[in-house]
Amino acid sequence: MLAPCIRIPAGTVHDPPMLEKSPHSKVTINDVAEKAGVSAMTVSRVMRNQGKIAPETRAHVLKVIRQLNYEPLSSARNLSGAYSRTIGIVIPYANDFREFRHGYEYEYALLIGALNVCKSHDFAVNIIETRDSNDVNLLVKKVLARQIGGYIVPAPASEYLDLLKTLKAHKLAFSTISAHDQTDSDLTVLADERTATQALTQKMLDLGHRRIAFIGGAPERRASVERQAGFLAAIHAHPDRDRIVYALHDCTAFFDDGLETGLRVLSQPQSQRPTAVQCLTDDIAAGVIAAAHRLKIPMPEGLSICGFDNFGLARKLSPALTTASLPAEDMGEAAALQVIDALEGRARQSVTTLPCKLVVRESIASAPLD
Amino acid sequence: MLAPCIRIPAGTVHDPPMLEKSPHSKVTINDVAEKAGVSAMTVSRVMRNQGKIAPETRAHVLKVIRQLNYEPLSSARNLSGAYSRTIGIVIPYANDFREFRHGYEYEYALLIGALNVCKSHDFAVNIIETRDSNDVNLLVKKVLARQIGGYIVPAPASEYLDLLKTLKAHKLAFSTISAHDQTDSDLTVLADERTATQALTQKMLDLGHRRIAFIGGAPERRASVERQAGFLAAIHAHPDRDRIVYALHDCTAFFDDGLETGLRVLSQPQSQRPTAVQCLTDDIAAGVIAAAHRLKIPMPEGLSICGFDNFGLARKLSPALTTASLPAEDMGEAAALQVIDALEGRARQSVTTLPCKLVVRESIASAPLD
DNA sequence: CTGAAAGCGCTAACAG
DNA sequence: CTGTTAGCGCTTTCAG
Repeated sequence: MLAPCIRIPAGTVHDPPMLEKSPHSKVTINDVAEKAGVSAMTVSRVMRNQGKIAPETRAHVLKVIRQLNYEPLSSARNLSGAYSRTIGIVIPYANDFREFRHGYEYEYALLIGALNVCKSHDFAVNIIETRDSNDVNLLVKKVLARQIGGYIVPAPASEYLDLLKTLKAHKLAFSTISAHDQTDSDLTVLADERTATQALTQKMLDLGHRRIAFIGGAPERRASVERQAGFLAAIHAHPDRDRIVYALHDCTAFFDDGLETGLRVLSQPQSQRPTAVQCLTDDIAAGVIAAAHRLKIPMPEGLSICGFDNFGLARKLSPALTTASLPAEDMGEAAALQVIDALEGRARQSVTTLPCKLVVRESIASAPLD
Repeated sequence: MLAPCIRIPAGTVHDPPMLEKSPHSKVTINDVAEKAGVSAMTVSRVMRNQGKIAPETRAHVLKVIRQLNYEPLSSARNLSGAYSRTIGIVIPYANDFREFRHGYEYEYALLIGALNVCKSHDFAVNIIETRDSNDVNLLVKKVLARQIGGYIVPAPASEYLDLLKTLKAHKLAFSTISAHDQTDSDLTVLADERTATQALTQKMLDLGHRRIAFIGGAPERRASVERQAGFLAAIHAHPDRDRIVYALHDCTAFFDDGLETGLRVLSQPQSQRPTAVQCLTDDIAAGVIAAAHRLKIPMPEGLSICGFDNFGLARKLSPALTTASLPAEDMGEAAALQVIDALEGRARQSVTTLPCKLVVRESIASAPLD
């Protein structure tokens, strides 16, 4: 996909803008100190809001910093400081994705969030690719060597107990995202996937659907557990619950498996076939939609479908998919914030839970009359 | 979408693996020097393959390095070295993407490639978000301050002439990806999008299509120009060219615009309506597919469609989309390699052109008989 | 071919 | 509340 153009101000194409003043703008902390008539240490303290500084001194230093456009050099800070101002985000080995290209949207969204927060706190983000448990040692080593200050550990890595236990044993700062079991991490970010899934199911029930399938769910994943629980909760809470027929179908979180499972589920005689299919992920839903097209089942009249995640895919499917948004960017932000707070000694424990919004599109409709 | 699980070796869940030896494994260059009986300087030279070292000394130092599992600390290198071992990849301001979530796959694929190469050369990658021309100064400043060594500048930033001119004027190391105009950069990575598009069109013609529309194309983008040129080349080279009816429809590279344009193009009377639509991007193709579904045009029997890019989306559409793969990961690798070579004084000029593979799926078929 | 000295820019630890 | 003194781990520069 072509990315959108950067806005180009008209008429400047032939004048490459020049830098403000000095040819090599490497303003150091000493330049600031000298110009402000204080010691470098005072400047350092002002930069980091640390220790007690007289308000006037502080204001003056701040002014000089702005005048000189001073920015501390992260390498120097990392080298001398107690911890590295770089946060690692632990992501599965990307080359595994490469062959199939099944989508990097979850990862990139997390990254954007983390980047956002880190930028404003003057931290950097490093992607740490993880292949298996042996990499845990590497993670620890990077912190001890002050290569990395702390980690963001999103699912699926956050489901890896060894990893969490080891990080914890070494007292590293790390925040898990969507961890299956949070007992091993003091900092955690979660999405309320259960409530959103329940609302989605509720919507199906409101539309009159009484034969509903739920497709998805490796049980070792928090997302699977929570989303399935939401589905069941909606059904069990319904006054009509005894007349609702539902089925749970296991499959991985991906398209191909969704297609296969979809074909199996939808090939049943029409009187038994579900009129609504709720999927663990949009990827699975895309597979089910493909299956329905292949079986010439009209959507949404003959079959309602919904998914979960709402990355780029959902609205590009036909019919456009009803789903719930996983707020991955916000989750990345929250996790980065937790790690930074921990490193700077501001908080030792914290759980952030974010809501998931419903996104209703054309893939659902009233249940067909039998 | 749920990411795939990291492989968890069985039976290790309750034994968090411990680090090899020392509690704080920060092996420094001095540790290596001492153990090897040489000076730190010699170790440094061995690490960087620089200067002339006696083969024996070299081998011995290398052995000790491996024994101690020594890894140089990037912050220290950046601080003392002539350039920073961090490469910046210039990407549009991600929060612009956030509202629409139209997909981050191109960016992430580039990133993966860059990461791959950087890791093996012991460089880091930093994402540099760019909003507009003012950020150019920031880019230059970061290099002068040794925050960043050099840049990868992929489209769309590589279409921004001011940016390129400024980087060049400051003699920074940077490699453009898919630049519209390469005169301002000595290092460039391109994909042969023209040939692939031509092959795609050829395929349509071979299938008997004689009324073909090409949808897409902001002319300031290299991808637009090259892909459209490929389309026209195929038609003009065809023996039947005088009986081929084609149309070029402009639109942005995205889904919504593709849908709108698709509706317009396909709403024509059937005798005039194209039997094949070739799209600038898979995103546009998804829009056209949605339009065709809405107009109840059967695919591929009544309409053949193809796109370009082959990220996650293409195979998840119904019908699965025929397209060409933009080798974004490879392009990211190639660009990173060029920048690293330039920084290390190995090459001053270089153009790498990568092929795009065709991916035939179910969205194309023989032209319907009129 | 190898080494010694000096310092990159910043902050910890300790003094005032 | 502020300053001084030492480095962090590596590479540059200049001598052997």
